[in-house]
Amino acid sequence: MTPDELAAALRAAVVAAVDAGELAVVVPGDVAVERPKNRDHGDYATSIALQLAKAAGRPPREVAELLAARLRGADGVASVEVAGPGFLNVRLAEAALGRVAVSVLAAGASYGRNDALAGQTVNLEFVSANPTGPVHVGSVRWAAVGDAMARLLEASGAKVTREYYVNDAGVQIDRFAESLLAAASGGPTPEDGYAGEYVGEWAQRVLDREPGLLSLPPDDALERFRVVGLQVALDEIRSSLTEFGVEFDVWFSEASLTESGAVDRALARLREQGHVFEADGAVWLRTTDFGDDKDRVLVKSDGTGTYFLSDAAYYVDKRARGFDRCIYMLGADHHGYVGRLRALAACAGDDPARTLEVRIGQLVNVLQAGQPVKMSKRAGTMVTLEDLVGMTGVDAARYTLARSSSDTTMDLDVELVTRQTSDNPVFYVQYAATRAASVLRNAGEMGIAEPSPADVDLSLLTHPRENELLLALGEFPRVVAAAAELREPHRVARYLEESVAKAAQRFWDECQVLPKGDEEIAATTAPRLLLWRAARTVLENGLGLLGVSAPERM
RNA sequence: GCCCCCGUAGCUCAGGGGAUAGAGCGCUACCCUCCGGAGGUAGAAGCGCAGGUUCGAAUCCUGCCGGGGGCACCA
Repeated sequence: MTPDELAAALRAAVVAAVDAGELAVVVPGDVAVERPKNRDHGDYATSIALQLAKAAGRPPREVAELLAARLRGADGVASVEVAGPGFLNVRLAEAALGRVAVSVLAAGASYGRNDALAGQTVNLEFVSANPTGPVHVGSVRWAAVGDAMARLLEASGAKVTREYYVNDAGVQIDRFAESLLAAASGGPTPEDGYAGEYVGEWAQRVLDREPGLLSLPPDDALERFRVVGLQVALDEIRSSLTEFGVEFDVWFSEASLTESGAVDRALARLREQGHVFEADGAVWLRTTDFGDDKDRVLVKSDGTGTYFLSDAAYYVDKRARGFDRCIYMLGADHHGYVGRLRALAACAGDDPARTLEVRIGQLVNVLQAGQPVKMSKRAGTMVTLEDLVGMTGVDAARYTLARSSSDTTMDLDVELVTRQTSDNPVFYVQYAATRAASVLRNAGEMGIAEPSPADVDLSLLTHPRENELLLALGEFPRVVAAAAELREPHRVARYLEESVAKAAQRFWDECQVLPKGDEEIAATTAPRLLLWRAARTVLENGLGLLGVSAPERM
């Protein structure tokens, strides 16, 4: 019996009690069971009676008693007790619990998926670091979290486009081009230019691609450095992200917004909706109509567009490309944008609550052995994505970044993540996955075929450690659904660590599966192998959602 | 001044109104000649402060204190 099946049985009990006139309440839409923290409180518990008591006008324990009486009859339920102020504590029949493993195996790689977002087309924009240098570690958090988010949304049935907004217009690109040119011709770094070591290397790559550049007139050379430098930067960024396991579907050029007419279309759209006005020689958007704290300039009095105009054109373009929902993952330093983006969507005639979602994530402090590392792209003192991956490997980096809530400013100690020991939770989880693999592999080598669920007596799985593991595996679909709905990938990681891997290690410790020496094959061998396969499946699927591998061996 | 995020164990962090607030590291004491010990068991140790809402608050609301980040016709 899975948690969802139990919740359905509980709901049926409430409905039956209402129909029988025992409870005068409206049946709530959400009738949930949860895993109690304390094992003495059964396999599952619910506070539904406490929630209904007030509306029913009856003492909670009384409500609990009458629901318990009805739930006791449900298939797969061994016992229901009323406890404390009115909790229902449910114990499942042993064979019923074993069916969790069957449902895991039946679903296989798709175990944990749901269809809450089926039919939704989502544009997920993340990273979008300026193409003026390598991806640095501050952006890596979004690469890890954003990609995990995309996988989670996909696991809930959404069609997700991963998009990178390339800021290839504006003065920072001019400075970048000037810096490359200066480095290539051996001159000093310009004022406000970029001075990292990479500038020299990238300048050389530009020359490798177009050897005659330095003999061009300065303005022409600068233009080539801008164009080719941008290509070099994007190639670099793309390849380091690819190495990190993050592939973007769309690299969207800011500059293209003007060329494609998207800017004009957006302006027209906003005028149509009646929120554009002119003042002080500039063109404004009246975002204060929708809660922004001040109106925003779209076109400056000198006739050039603002960055906000690009944002507007970009948003309108995304919607025109057919996305139901546009999710922006931004750093805390951009939180000031949220109000105006929302207002912008409203000005364009959308309901921002439906079409726009801005996730603000807090910054990462990078530490080296407890000491903060200051990062500045211009000064060239930074830890890049490639540096980090070089030190930790992709799995450890992605897992570490994805296991914390992005609401929290995170301290990432490079030295700690680098350690390949149990200090590092990713190894704990991966180790559980390799153990599962090794048991299954060893069984094969011993000539013990992997059993099929139909041939296995799951009621033999009665050991407390087996039950614990089964209960943990049963939670996976709900964890995935919650993580997707709340946009909190870290829930998956915590669940893998604290529920699955832990239960699997404990199961390992007490429940021998394969015969040793000249022992006979035990009756428990087949059901336990099945359980290991189920555990392996959940660990693979869960790590997969985080973009982390589940190795066969370590 | 205004806005956003955070404050939970010595450290890094979980904790969607529910029962005795959890994990890893570190610390203390144990277990293993066994399918891979990168394990397991036990222990010490904590919700910034003050109010409020609620049958019930780490969780929701208000104020204060502390830390971080923002408030351009910059990009």
